[in-house]
Formats: sequence, C-alpha cells, structure tokens
Amino acid sequence: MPTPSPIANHIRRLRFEHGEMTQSELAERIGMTRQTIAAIEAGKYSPSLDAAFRIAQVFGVGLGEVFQWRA
Amino acid sequence: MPTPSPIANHIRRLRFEHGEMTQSELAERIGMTRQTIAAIEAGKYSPSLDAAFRIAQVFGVGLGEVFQWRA
DNA sequence: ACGGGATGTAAAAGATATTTTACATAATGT
DNA sequence: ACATTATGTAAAATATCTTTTACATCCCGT
Repeated sequence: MPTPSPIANHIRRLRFEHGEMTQSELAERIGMTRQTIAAIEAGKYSPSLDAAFRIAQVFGVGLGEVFQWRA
Repeated sequence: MPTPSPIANHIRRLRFEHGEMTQSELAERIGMTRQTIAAIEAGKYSPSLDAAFRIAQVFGVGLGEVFQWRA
C-alpha cells in the first residue's frame, strides 16, 4: 500500500456537485484509471501535479479548490 | 532522462524575488535535493503534488502562482 | 431474487519521480 | 591564480505513482 499523504481533497464532493459524476467518468475524462481516482480520492497517496491539474480542470476550478495542504 | 512536462513554473523568478534564494536553500527547506529542484525548475518532469505544495509554501503563494498548466 | 452499475481493495507489473554520486562550467571574492 | 559557490547535467539505484487484472460488497431498479 502506498504512503498516505498529508493532502486533503474534495474530489468526491466535486463529483457529486457535477452531475453525480462517477469515478469511472472522471477517470476517463482525464485519461487515468478508476483505481487511480479511487486511491487519490481516498488519500492513499498524493498524485502527480499533472494528474492534479487535469482533475481540477474537469471541475473548472483551481488546484486549491480540489486539494488542500495540511502539514 | 525524465519526460518533459506540460507544466510551466516560476520557481526561478520566485527564488530571486525571495532574497536570491539558491536552489540548494530551497531544496533544503522543503526536504528535497538540489538536483530535483533543478529538474523541476527546468521542466524536465512534473513534480508530485506534495513537492509542489511545499515549494509554493516556501514562497508564501498558492500553487497556481508557481505552476501553470498549458495543455 | 436477480442483474447491473458504482465503489473498495489488493497484488504484481510498469512508468515516472527522486536520490545518490559524480563531474563539468561560469561567476565571484581574496 | 586559487578557492568557493551556484548551477547544469548524467547514470544508476531507489521510491513512488499508475496501470492491469481480479474479486468483493453495496445499492438500486426490475
């Protein structure tokens, strides 16, 4: 299991706020797999900055509105 | 050599705006190596979100003011 | 009760990021 | 001229992220 990250995220909320978007849909739209979305959403590890940017863009918000740093 | 990333950054400018901070100093402050800073600064690959957050915090700005997505 | 869609999770393989070690050059101060 | 500091860069090893494959449960509609 990957190392837990000190980064909180609001992916799940954003998904539901955007038409009940499913993990699979989100994954497909940013070119990643469902498992990766699930892991990031669960905070199992911190994603690449690239992945983070693509996720934020799907929701039309800035990085800071998806991921928050606590440490 | 790592893959070039579609992410632009302003680390170098920010370093100089913050007391001519050196790559080594920045690296030390965020617990990474000088080579990693150099590679990120040169856009050789996109850092982890964790590294990105730590860099932004050193400069006291948000992620978007350090890294910008173009793609 | 059954089937399908959404999610949780895990192990192994693959890809990418980061460290370590090492050497090079340019700029600066003495 | 010499030493020191900052930076560029590279190869190999290590760590971390991501995919692939697979199976599990939960929930909802029929």
